[in-house]
Amino acid sequence: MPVTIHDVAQRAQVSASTVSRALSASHLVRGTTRDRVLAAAKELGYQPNPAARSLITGRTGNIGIVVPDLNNPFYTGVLRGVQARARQSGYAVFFADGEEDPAAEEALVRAMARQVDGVVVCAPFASDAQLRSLAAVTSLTLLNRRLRDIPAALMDSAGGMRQVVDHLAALGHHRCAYLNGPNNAWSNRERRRGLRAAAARAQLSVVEFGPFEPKFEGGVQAADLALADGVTAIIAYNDLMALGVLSRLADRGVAVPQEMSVVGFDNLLYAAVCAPPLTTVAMPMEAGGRAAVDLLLSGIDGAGDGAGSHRELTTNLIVRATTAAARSHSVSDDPRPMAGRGSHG
Amino acid sequence: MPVTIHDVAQRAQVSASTVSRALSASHLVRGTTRDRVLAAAKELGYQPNPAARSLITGRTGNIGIVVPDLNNPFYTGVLRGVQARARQSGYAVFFADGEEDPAAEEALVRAMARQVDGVVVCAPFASDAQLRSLAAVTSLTLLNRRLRDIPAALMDSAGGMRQVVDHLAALGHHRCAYLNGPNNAWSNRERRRGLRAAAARAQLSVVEFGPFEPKFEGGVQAADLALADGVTAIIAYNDLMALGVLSRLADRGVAVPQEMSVVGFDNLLYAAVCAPPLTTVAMPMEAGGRAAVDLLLSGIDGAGDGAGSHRELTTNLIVRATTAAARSHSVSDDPRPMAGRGSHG
DNA sequence: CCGGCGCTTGCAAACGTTTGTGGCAGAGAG
DNA sequence: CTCTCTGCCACAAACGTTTGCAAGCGCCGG
Repeated sequence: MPVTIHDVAQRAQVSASTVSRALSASHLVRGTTRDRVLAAAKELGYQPNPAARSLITGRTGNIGIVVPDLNNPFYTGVLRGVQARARQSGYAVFFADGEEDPAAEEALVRAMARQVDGVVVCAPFASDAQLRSLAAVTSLTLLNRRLRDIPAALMDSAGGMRQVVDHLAALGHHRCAYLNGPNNAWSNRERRRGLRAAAARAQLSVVEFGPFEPKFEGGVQAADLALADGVTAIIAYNDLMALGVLSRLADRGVAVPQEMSVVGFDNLLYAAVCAPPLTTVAMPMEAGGRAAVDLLLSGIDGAGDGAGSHRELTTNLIVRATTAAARSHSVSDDPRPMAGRGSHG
Repeated sequence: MPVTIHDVAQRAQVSASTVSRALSASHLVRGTTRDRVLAAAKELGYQPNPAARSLITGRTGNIGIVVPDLNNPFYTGVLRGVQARARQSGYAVFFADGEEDPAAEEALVRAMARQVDGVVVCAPFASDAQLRSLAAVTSLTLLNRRLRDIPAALMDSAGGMRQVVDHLAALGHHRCAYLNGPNNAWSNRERRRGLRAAAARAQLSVVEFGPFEPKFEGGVQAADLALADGVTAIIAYNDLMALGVLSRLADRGVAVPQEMSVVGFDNLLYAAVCAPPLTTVAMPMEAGGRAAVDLLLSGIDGAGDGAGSHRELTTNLIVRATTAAARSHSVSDDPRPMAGRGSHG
């Protein structure tokens, strides 16, 4: 039923191979015949059969992406970037949600392997060994995970954390809490690493909690712990957790930012529009997705040098309304009578 | 390099066709040889080449989905449902973001058409004619768009709106605003239709504004208009807009729900966790995605009767903290000279 | 005038799988 | 014992495309 290359060939009075060449390696056919072929193809609405093409070329024109949790807007951001960049190069994208399960991640990549030219694995939970074994079965690019000999797009979480620390120190904070995300998340390890280094330099003492689920509920849970410790600032692993913290603090009548500063990571839409607007580190989500596809494609089309190429993306602290000067550290002389909910700014 | 069916055949001492049958129509081969083949396939780690298979069968084992805006968590919800249900039946899913552009939607579906067995188009912006022409090129299923002869999963927006109206009427509201989403969105038309019918019955007068962009900013913009009209309740097209309304009302010092009730649609995560938690109509996002794939697959695998099958999903009002009894109606004794936007009868 | 070269094109093989057809063997019936 | 039928399997064609190879042809230089 669908129109094949032979239909076009017949209409253009040439052989199928000429049609094929006219459509791909156009410099191999004479100008006039090429025009004839193109016209015929257009009139018939010819669309090459990707299965047949891929069978012989060994390439599919598809890439895959697997993310840990589609409910987190961070990943939908990189998804947008991935899809836009892929489309720009004529690639279609397979998508799958690993649901934060290493085994599922691996299974999904393996299932995709036969029909894609490569897959970008986003902030994977899988182990190094699992990832390496996956790299053997298809071309791999990582996002926010560093592994020797596997290309990756990396967001500078440590640098973002340094900015956070400088910001808090400048506001006179001396003791803050860090709410850990998942331990096996590279981003969390980077943030912690950056935090420790910068905090030591800035003479900021840090107490860590967690790990917690990197979600709203995790933040709610963590808030009470941090509050009990008497810190003046809370740095959450990501915005979702920070929003949970904000919500819990409001419930407990702790005024933000007067009594407690809060900062998150990611710069989700909701960080900008919640009350009060959240101070956070902007992660380049779409740019990260595009960069990952860049690397993947250059590893596929290109000379294949890219085995060890990593791309770093910068991050920026965005100061909004949840950070302020540390309260003159007299926790005791503040009676704090009010139990109301945090007011809108 | 990858292992083919012939490698398996050689190892199992049978022909390639026997391997093929052993793996698919297993009842056509003797038990002992089948076991031998299966063992050989397993030892070699054989994975059939989907391109070759699809070339001969004409089926791909893939489906596609195109959504209007990946930044809206509503669509990521249905994406999850789609992917889960597809995976359950062994289908992989292509994904694309139409970016609310009818032309892009159509182009994306056409691009997918050759490599999928069907595509679910999510709340499409494309015209009826465009959709029909797409249905000719591949198997189509719609989500939240009703069109004769094209299967669809539909969420009962009108029913949800009826619940909203009953709720507001019971709280003593007499005049409310509806903030329209995009005019060409079926969901918006349904919500408006349900609203008009229910409002007439409940003696609730309604003033409409918009259409607005179905996003946070649209809600911010709309809030001022509704406020100027003196309504006691605002029904937003979706939660994103409702959150924008909430934010703007807070900025303007209007207490919610004491001075103004607000209700949204969708029941996003953020509706539950914002302050105050939003009263909203829960849309079955994942279930909708699953239902759409159900329909699509039954149209593909099944007898193909499904041409006209529509599946309705129920919706439920979730009462939280943004709705309360109407303020003692000062509306009547308040002259309020300002000119509102177009209202209806 | 002839040999060779470059440009253009057709022929045919190949990619890995599914599936229709036919053959062989064994069993059951006459 | 022979005929037929059935179960099991191999052979080969086909799906639509790309690509190596060779052939036709005109042109140029010798």
